[in-house]
Amino acid sequence: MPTFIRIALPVPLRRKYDYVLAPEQPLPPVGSRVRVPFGSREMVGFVTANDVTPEIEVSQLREVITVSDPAPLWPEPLWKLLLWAASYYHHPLGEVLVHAAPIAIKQGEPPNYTLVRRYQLTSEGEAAEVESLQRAKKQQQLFAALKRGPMSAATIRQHEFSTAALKALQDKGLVEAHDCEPDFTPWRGELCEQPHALNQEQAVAVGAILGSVNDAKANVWLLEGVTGSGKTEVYLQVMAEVLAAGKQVLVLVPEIGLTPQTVARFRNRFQAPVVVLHSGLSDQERLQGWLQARDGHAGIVLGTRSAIFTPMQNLGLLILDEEHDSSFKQQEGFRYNARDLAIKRAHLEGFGVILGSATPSLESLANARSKRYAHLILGKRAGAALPVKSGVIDLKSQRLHNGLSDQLLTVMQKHLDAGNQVLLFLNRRGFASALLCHECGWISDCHRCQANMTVHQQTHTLQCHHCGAQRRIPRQCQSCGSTQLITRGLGTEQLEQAIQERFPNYPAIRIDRDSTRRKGQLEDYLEAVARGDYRILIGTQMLAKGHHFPDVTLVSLLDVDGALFSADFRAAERLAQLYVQVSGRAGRASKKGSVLLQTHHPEHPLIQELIQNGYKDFAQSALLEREQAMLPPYAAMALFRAEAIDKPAAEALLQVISDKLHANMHGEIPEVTVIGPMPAPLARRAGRFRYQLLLHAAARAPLHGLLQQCLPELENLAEARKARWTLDIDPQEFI
DNA sequence: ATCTGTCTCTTC
DNA sequence: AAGAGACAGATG
Repeated sequence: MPTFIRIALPVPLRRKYDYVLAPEQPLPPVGSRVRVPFGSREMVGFVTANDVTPEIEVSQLREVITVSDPAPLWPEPLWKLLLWAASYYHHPLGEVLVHAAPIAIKQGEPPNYTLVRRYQLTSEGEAAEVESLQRAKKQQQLFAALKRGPMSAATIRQHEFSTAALKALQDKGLVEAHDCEPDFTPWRGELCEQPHALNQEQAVAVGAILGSVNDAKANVWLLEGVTGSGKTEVYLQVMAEVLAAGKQVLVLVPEIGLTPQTVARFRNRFQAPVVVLHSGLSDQERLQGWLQARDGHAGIVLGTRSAIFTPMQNLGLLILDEEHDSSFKQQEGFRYNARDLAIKRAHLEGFGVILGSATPSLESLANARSKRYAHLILGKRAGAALPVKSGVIDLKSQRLHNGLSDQLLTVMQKHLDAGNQVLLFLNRRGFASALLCHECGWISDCHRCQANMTVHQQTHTLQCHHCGAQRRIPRQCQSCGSTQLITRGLGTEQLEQAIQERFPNYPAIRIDRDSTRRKGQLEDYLEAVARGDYRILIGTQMLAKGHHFPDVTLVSLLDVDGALFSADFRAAERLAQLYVQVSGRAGRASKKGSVLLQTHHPEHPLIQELIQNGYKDFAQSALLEREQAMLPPYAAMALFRAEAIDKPAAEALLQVISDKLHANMHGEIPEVTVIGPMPAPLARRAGRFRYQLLLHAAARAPLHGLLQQCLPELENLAEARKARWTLDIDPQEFI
């Protein structure tokens, strides 16, 4: 009797496939890979069961080509998490698995350690004196280091020794390279530097977490710490205890937070090896890091969203920094939320989680309020830095000079004359948001999207920020031929020009995606700002997070009206977070910072709450609002999106899905409400029409039950030939 | 008649 | 997703 196995393949199909195992092939365990024929090609699939009764005629089954792994790729609890994620997000398991593994695994590479290139002195090198290289300083430094012992290529890179110097030493016959087996010396929890002294709040937080962090339970601490309150030192001191107990730590940070400085803080403090999973790694490097984490050779693993799937032999603590950050939610394909998966993983594996933020998400605050998370607060800026002073400028019937009110200009002048820096925040890159005809009203719209094209004067182009289309700025109106073209909507390029004219004696710098396109340019600008080369900083979202500017004493958000009346119920929360994060960029102990907000709606309750009482009170009233309106976190949502070249096809597809959902709803009172189909906020993008269908329920269970029931039916709808649908569970952005 | 891009169907 | 086959217009 032959053996039949069931596998998940990395294709967008929520179906499993059965194969025959040849008698001489070893039985692949669940969670291992096999190479199989699939249609006319070969694929690597993941075994989900290895002793099944086939669902179809045995004669139609094909044979496994090779069994790739003798053992499962993932430890048992992480495998369970991956299965859970596929079912919770209703995403095909095969795609979830390839997403969770390094690319080398998807390609069928064996999960093996590669040889490490190690450099050591030749006998000639042993004999030579360090002083003999007096005339080549770089070579001398490296040579001196190698005198202390051999070094791997990675270590040499890490210490920033020159590769040219290495080459030179090899050419001189002083140094030679060997490829050897990696040698992982067991690590211990010892420190390389003294921990910093804690203030009282930090000490309380550290004490509270240490009380149960090593209990192997899924305790969650929401660490709410204002900017500069020393959250990181709390992390480091808790980590020290976990590492000392011989357990590993996983640290997740937002995409932009993974900088060399962040990595350095961990490397400087701990002896335990740190593995960093960043986008710049090669496929092999990523696999090596993954293996070191899995086998316990790494003490600390640091990465962004997808690092939540890193297997770890003995995980004792997970830290998710800036937990409110939207980059923890994947916005395409497998749309998972790393923060939510972190909590689920903690329950499956039994470890503690610290969620850190200056502006916690309303979801996490609700969990803290219901006592599912412990809430720890760091309210004081370390080093006695003063809290910032907030103010609102009412723009109603004020004269604006390129988006700046008289009042703001006066305050700016004062801060600049006092020798300080000013940060202007405008979340709109380019010169102007649209070009329009003064005579006939024609607007520079994108041919492929329902959106205006942005004017970029620097490159003399109109650009669509949604599909990337570009064309030259026309001289004449495309509709009536008039040459009277005017711009609408202030962008950072124009603001920079205007500011430079207004304050010719104070150099200004614009920092946005356009001005920092070249690699390393952002770092160069930030250094120049720190040196004081620039006095006025103009920036987009980019400047809101991560970077601190101690000499900035005035921050202004120039235009926040868009967020106040947005169709997206999360817009207010995001504005409040942005406001607090931007305020946190400014000031230090000796210099009090101010934040000024320009708006046409100073009486708006959100603005009032935020300015007068701060984030905490804002969050409280926002939560109340969400509860009354039955919105998340007090309700569950899922969103179907459909896209098609043909407009009716997209709408029709969602209509059929809506009908199927209704047909599967039982009971007197429908527990799930289906809203739509309705056009998506950007109704056409890159030539495709977009519709959406929103599912709303008071609780997750009925919503998921309904989806579970309906999805197999939705898999091969005739209507899905001309249009494509996707499903987003717990959608973050309704775009 | 043959080439070539686009649409549709199938994958154990 | 991605390869194969079907189909349709255009090509000297």
